[in-house]
Amino acid sequence: MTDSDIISNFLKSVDVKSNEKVFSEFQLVLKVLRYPKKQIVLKENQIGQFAYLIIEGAARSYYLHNGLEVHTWFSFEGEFIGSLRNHDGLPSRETVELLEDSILLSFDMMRIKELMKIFPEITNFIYPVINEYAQFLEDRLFYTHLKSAKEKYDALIAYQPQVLRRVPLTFIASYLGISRETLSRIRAK
Amino acid sequence: MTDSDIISNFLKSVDVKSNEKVFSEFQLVLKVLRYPKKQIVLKENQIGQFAYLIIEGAARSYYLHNGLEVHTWFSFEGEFIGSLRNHDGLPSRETVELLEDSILLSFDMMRIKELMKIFPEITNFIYPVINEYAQFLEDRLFYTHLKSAKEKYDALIAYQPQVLRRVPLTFIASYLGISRETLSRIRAK
DNA sequence: CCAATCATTTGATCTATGTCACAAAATCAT
DNA sequence: ATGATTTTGTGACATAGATCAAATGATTGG
Repeated sequence: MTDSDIISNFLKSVDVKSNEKVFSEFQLVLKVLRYPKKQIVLKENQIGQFAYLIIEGAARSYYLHNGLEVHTWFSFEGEFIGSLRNHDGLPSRETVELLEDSILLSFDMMRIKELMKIFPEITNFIYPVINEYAQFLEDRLFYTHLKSAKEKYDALIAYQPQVLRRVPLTFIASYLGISRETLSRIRAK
Repeated sequence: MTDSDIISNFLKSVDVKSNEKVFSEFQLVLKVLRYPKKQIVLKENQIGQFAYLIIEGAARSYYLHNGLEVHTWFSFEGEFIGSLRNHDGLPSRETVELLEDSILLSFDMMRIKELMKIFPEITNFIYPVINEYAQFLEDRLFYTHLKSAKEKYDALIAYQPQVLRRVPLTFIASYLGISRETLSRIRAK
């Protein structure tokens, strides 16, 4: 897939009904990035103005706590990396690192906000994206809240089965808040 | 405060810049509700079309798990009750019950969605609300993720100090995923 | 204002899960 | 390929926090 294929696929998917002018302006704030495994997309405490959609690949998000990496989420195709707070000039609480060679679609949020002032109709196709993202967060919050290690593990598998296939056990254990030994034993049934 | 004071305060706070027509149409989908303590606002598995903003009072959200109430959140003045999934016709995962006599502002989301089709400019003042809500969820998700009982307790106190004053210990323990005995001991330092 | 209910505390065990230590297996780089 | 490094699995032991029990303290409704 070429870069422009990726961009036009995305624009099709959000159902842009705006005029040609908006359409072409909007393309300019999108950029396709191809990064190798282990590339760091966002650093903890860093202020960034970009949102990234994973077109292909996977990423892990974590923060350092007493020198240890505590994982907060794993992202795959079709999911956004980076949090909304970044787009309001607040520093990132997490580091995001790619787990595989990946293709990302970056959104220059600064420029999108400026565009929104000029073409208010852009809101109409940003809105569903934010709305869906918020529902996605509600889901995560609900499943994250389950307490026993086994329940959280099962929920993660049910909700994101690819985690098991694509993420090292150590990271999953850190995400679930249990030791890797315990996770290893849970899996051994 | 009269009902119309409450409504106009809200409309002022979201900074409606639309024309008079939209303004008056929008008022019709808002309704002020005054409920006593223990009133159930939303039942688990129920499909509802309303969002509620707490003007005054407090609420707890929980779901039943093995016959026990597992708390997922406590809400106070200025916060929304009910999740976005409800507005898309999905059943609620939680029951929401008032902890105090409360004043709520209800939003008929069905009718708001219809209004959005007729007056697309409404999106411009729904959008910041959803955006803020999503950021609020990101915050919750981040703090909820901390694992040790003590850390979660401290984060809750830092993030929502009123919880300690206005919510029974038993509910807080259920929220933190620890027994009330342990929470009692943590507090005793 | 008092009985009755409900919420919190404290003590004595018990258990799931953490920690440490090392072995086995998988993955990576030259 | 093959040795090196990183990831996963298993055993022995320690411990935070669960559970059970029962006393004390706070709220509520008649």
